Amino acid sequence: MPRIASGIQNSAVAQIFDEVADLLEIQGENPFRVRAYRNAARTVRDLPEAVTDLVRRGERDLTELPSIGTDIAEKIRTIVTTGGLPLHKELCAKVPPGLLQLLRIPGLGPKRVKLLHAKLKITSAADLQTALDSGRVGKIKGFGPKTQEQMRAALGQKTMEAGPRRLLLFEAEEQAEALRRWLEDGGSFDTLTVAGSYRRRRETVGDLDFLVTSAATANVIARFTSYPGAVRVISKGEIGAAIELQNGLRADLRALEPDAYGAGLLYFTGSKAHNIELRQIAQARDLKLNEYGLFKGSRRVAGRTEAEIYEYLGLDFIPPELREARGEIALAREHRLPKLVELAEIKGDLQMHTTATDGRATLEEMAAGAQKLGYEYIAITDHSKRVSMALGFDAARLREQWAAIDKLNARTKGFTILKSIEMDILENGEMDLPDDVLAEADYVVATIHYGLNQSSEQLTHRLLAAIRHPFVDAIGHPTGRRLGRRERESYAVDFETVVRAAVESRCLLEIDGHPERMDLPDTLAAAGKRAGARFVLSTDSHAVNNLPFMKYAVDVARRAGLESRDILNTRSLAEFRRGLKRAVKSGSKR
DNA sequence: GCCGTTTTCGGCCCGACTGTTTTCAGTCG
Repeated sequence: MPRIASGIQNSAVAQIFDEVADLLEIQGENPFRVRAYRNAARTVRDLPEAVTDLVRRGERDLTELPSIGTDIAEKIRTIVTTGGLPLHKELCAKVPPGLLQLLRIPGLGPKRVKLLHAKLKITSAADLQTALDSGRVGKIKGFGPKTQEQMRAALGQKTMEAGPRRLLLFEAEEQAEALRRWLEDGGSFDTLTVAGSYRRRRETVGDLDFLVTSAATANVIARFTSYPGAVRVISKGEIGAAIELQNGLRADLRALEPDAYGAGLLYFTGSKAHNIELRQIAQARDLKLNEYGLFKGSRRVAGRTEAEIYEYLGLDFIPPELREARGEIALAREHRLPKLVELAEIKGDLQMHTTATDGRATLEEMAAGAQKLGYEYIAITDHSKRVSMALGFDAARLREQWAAIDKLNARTKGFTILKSIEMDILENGEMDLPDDVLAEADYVVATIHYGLNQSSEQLTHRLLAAIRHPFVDAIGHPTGRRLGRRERESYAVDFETVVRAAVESRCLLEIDGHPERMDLPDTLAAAGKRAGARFVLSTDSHAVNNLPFMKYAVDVARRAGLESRDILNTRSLAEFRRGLKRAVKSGSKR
C-alpha cells in the first residue's frame, strides 16, 4: 500500500504534466511526446474523482484511463506518493522555469522562447523587458518591430501572472448578445451562431466564436471589426476576423459557405479534443474532415449540417454540451447517447431566498416571478440561524414564514410554495435546526457555509451526517466551489463516499445554477449519475431576475448527460413529493 | 509517450493568419 502525499489535487498533478509538456517543447523535444503529456494532463484534470483515491485503492488500473499509458501511470503514482516528479525537477534544472511565463505572451511560442533564451540568455519577463528596451531583441532574426511591440504590450499588462480570466457563462452571454445585436443591426448576413465553449455551455468561456453565412462577407467582417465595444482588431482576413473586447475577451468571426455550414459549426464548436477524435475516425475511413466539410479525395461527401457529418461517420448526432471527448463518441456509435434534459421539462425551482434573510424580493414577489416562468411549484429556502450575517431563521421565525406561505397557497390555484429551509450543517456535523421543525417542512436542503477549511474527514463526516438525517432531502451546492471574482476551490470532501451515501439514503444532490456556483460541476454530476444518484436543479435566486438562472443548472445537467428521469423536479408536484426521502421514511408510499 | 477494425511499429488533426519574408516558420485555435 503506497503512502499518499496529503493534499495533492488533480489540478496539481495536471499542472505538473502541463509544465513538463511546456518544458519539453522549449527544449525542442518530439512534439508527439509533448502532446502525450498535455493529453494526460487533461485526463487527470477532468477526472471525476481524486487521483489520489484511485492510486490508494489500486483497484483500477490507471492505464485504462484515456491517454494514460504505463509510463505516465507510473509517474502519476510517483507524484501522488512523493508529491513531486523527478522528470519535472530535471527539466526545471535544465530550462529556467521563468520561461514558462513567457509562453503566455501572445505570439511567443516555444520556438521563439527557446531562441530568446539561447541568444540573449533571457530567463524571465523582467529579462525580456530589459532586452526589449536595449534593442537587443530586434537584432534577432524573426523578431521584427510588430513582434516587439506585441511583447511590450503584453508585458505591460497586469494580467501576465494570472493569465486572462475566463468569463462566467453568464457574463459571456451578455457580451455575446450585445455583439450579436450589433451585427444584426448591420444586416447583411443570413445566419449567425455563437459556437465554441459558449455553445457547449461550459461554466466559463474563454472566447466567443461567431459564425455567419452571408452573401456579403466583406460587409459583415467590416461591421464586426468596427464594433464599438472592441479595443483592438487582432486579425482581419478575407473569411474572418478577430477582435478584443473591453474586458479582455476575444471574439472571432468566421464566414462560412452554406455547403460547409455544418462542418464549420462542428469545427468551431469543438471541443478540440472531440474534433480530433472525429478526424481520426474520418482518417481511418480514408476521409478527411476539416472546417469545410468531410472529403473523400477532393469530393465533399458531407458538410451542410453537423448531423450529416456525424451520420456519414457512423455516429448519432451528438449535442454540443457532450462534445468533450469524454466517451460520447463511443456512445454515439452504439446509439446509446442520453436524451438530455431540457429547460422546458423543469417544473419547479428548489432553492431561493427572500427579504426575510438575504434576498432582495419578498415571498410574494418571488412566487409571482416563478409563476410567470410557468413553474408548478417552488421551494422558499431562506437561511437558517447559523448564517447570522443573513439574519438566518430560528424555529420561530421559520414557522412564521410557513404560516405566511400557507395563506398564500390557500389563495393560489395550480401553484404551490413548498415550506422549506436552506439549513446549515454545523461545524460539528449537527443540524442548525431541531428535528421537530425539520419534520414539518415539505423539503429541506442542507448546505455548508462555515468551517470550509476543515480536513477532508471532517467535511465528509458533516455531509454524511446530513445525507443520513431523516429530514434532509437534498444537499445544496455540494462542493462549495465558487467561480468568478470570488473564485474558490471545492471543499476537500471525499466525493465518492458522499455520492455512495446519497444513493443509499435516497438523498438528492442539488445542481445550483447560480452563475457563480454551477455546483455540482458537470464531471461530478456525471460521476454521480453513474453511481445512481438523483438530482434536483435550482437557481439559489436572491432576486426575481435571478430566477432565469435555471437555464445554467440545465446546462450543467446536460453536460453531465442527465435525462429528465435523473432529476426529481422534472416531475409534477405529487410525484416530486412521493420521490422525496421523507415520503418513503414516513411510510406515505404504503 | 500513447495507441491499435491494416498495426506492438510507425503513425500521431488541420488550416488561417501574421510577420518578416522573397517562399515560409511560428503561432494559434
